[in-house]
Amino acid sequence: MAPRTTTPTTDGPATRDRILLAAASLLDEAAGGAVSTRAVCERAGVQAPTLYHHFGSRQGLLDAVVSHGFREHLAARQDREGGTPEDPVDAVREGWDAHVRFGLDHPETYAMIYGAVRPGEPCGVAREVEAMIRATLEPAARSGRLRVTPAQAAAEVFAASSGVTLALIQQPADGRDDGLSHRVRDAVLAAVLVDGPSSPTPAPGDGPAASAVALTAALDAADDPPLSPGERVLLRELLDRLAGG
Amino acid sequence: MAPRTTTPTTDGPATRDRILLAAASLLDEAAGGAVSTRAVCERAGVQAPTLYHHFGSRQGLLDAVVSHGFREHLAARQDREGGTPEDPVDAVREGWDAHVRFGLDHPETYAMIYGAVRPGEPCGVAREVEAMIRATLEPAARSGRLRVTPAQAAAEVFAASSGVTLALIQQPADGRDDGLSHRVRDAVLAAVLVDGPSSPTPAPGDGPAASAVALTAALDAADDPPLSPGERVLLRELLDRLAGG
DNA sequence: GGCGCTCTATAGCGTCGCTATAGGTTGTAC
DNA sequence: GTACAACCTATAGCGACGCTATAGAGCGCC
Repeated sequence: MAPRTTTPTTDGPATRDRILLAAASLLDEAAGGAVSTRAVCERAGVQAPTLYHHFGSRQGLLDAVVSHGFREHLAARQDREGGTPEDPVDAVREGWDAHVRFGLDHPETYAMIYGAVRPGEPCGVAREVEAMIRATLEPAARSGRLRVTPAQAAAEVFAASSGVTLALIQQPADGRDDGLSHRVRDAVLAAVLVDGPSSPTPAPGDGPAASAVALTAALDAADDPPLSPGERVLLRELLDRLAGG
Repeated sequence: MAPRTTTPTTDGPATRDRILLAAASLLDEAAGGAVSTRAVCERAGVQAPTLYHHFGSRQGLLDAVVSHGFREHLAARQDREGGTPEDPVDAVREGWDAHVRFGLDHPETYAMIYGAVRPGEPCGVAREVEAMIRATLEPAARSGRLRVTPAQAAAEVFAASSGVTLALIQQPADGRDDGLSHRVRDAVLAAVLVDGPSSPTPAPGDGPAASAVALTAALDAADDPPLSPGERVLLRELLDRLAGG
């Protein structure tokens, strides 16, 4: 009998993935604090030095779990639903709901992102999510539905939606305020989007020319745009060029 | 010589407060994870059983620190500024700002609240803060300025403001988006308050900002706008100014 | 005097994150 | 065909952690 002490690299999931999976399942099923490296090693059938060989530290492992889990969640969603809605604003709403749902599906994982916040720069996962939101907002901006820059809007949406998600996670599952997420979502979006389905801004597909015309008109009507006289003249010239005059 | 082994109850701060203070200072000065019960005991000049006698557990101590710190922050604010504004809606805005500022003043403490979130019921501190927000909203409700129940409004305000605070904490201190908090605040309040005669900002008609945003996006999507690279950069700067307000 | 609260003091249990050390097995490169 | 690096096993332990047990001293109160 061959002593089955070592696992050939060809069979089963790679050791790294087994560790990842073990950590993820422990994180999901147990109360947050219970994910010890020892428990992960036992479940993965792996020795401690192996874990540290792959992930460096406990935090490195947890970061990898969160990042991997979120990416999988997004992939699964896209597979299930074929794609994003055609209306860019509906797509933004859809993105908000997906974010909140991920948090409720994996509360321990989600809470862990914010358990490790430090005044310093990181958490990489949060940055990733915010960039994802900004990407969702870009089409809306292109159709003239945004009243602020996509970066600003993304910051607001990210902050508000993660706050809602954390608040919902803290509530007991049976007594959750089901409307909370949508109420805050619509409040934030209302402040970020131009009013109404049809706006004074040009039609979506018209390109820069129409937007330039609209902006020229808006500038003429505005009382005190934050521009110096020289800047005003300069901007006007550029807008005229864009308008194709 | 009397062996100064025990401290009479009459001199110095009470033991409980010394422990609280030691934990608070450790939390503020060190990176979050460094607040061990042993370090707290050493700094407070206290034995381990005493700590557990007063606070039950490490988490109980941390809860007390956060709660006490927040109450002190509020008291200090009220002392500095004479009291809450007479207009109930202004008081709500003031409460939001106080909440966010507390988080930025004590990032480690604030982040800790959310590091301990569990799907189950707790965290006592969060409940306490939400109740505080509800109390602030009560006068506004009494004067007929709320369009939802105070409890609903408090849930929204709590979720959004804590999300904003956590987002700001994660940003590097020098590159913080100063307007983020107020933008989200006004968005949430606008959805929760009846459209009163006194609004925070005088009816922002879409104006040039929305057109500027739309044009920026259209330029990004356009293949070959009739502009030189230099003109493009210049136009972008002007458009950002118009969009940023 | 008895009782309960508060605090000291020592000592220890079980667990944790992490590392040192050593040896076995693999696929690849020279 | 052997040397090599990567990967993994296995054991064993360090220092720190949260928390508790136990015993007793000083104090205020009925």
